[in-house]
Amino acid sequence: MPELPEVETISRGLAKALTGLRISSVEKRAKGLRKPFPPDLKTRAEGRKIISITRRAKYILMSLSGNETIIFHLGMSGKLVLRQKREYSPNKHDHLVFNFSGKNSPALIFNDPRRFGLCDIVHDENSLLKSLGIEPLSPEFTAPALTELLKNKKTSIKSALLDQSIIAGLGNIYVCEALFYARISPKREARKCSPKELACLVKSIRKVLQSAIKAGGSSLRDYVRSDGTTGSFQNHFAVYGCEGKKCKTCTCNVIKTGGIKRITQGGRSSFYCETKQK
DNA sequence: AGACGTACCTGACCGC
DNA sequence: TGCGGTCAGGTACGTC
Repeated sequence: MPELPEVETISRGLAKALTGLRISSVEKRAKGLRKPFPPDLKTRAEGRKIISITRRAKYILMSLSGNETIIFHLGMSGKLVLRQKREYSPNKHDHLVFNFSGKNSPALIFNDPRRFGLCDIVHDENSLLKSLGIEPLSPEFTAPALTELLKNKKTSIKSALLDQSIIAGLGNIYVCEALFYARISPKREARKCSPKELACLVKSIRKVLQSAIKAGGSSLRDYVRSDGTTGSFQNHFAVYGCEGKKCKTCTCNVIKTGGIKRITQGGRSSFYCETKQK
């Protein structure tokens, strides 16, 4: 499911609704997801106040009083949604429920059908996150920085951009979109991209991510914002999911070219325009 | 070390 | 209607 823009949207929604509230109870409705829920999650979280809710890569960090941090990862199909306590009855795949003090406080529900998500609680928030690469929306993400990161990478540019230890937060959709705007083929060897092309790629990644955040993310199958509404960036895809169609501002003869191509790289679909992306 | 395949899960959709 | 195959926004781990 969610890549950086979706996680950012969810994180902002949760921060607005939950910052300052005190966790009154945590209900486990499953043993765990990708890994077991911490056995002491309840005792460590209950009674704590939410200081802040932020994002790092595709992780949501809920920082609590007492120097505890709850970490969420949504995997492919995870959702964090707010529901009114009085109207809450459990749905299928609701795995965790957080309740908060105060009569009108909502409940926070972690729902995840495919169970690839994760919830952990840590003292040192860096433990799970220390191997993550650069944040693509940070000031440190520059053309020289990206050139340095990719200079020895023999793998495809597509695989390199999906590697969370190089750049943290991109997923299949936004990599396809950014490569289209940078006019680079997903098949290109990463170390063979020129500094000029990488400068363009940095701009494209920033632009795509910022536009997607503005649109509230992309809703395909599972993704909803924490208030249950959907994002709209899926209506602005240039290539993702557009096999056989014209790409944006296309002047090619689609009957002749076959339009946008779909190939498989590392077991995942890549969509690209063979004419524009070299 | 780096690159690649595969496993983890459920659900939606398509063709027969 | 149902069944099997395929695909899906991600990450971790084994193997070469």
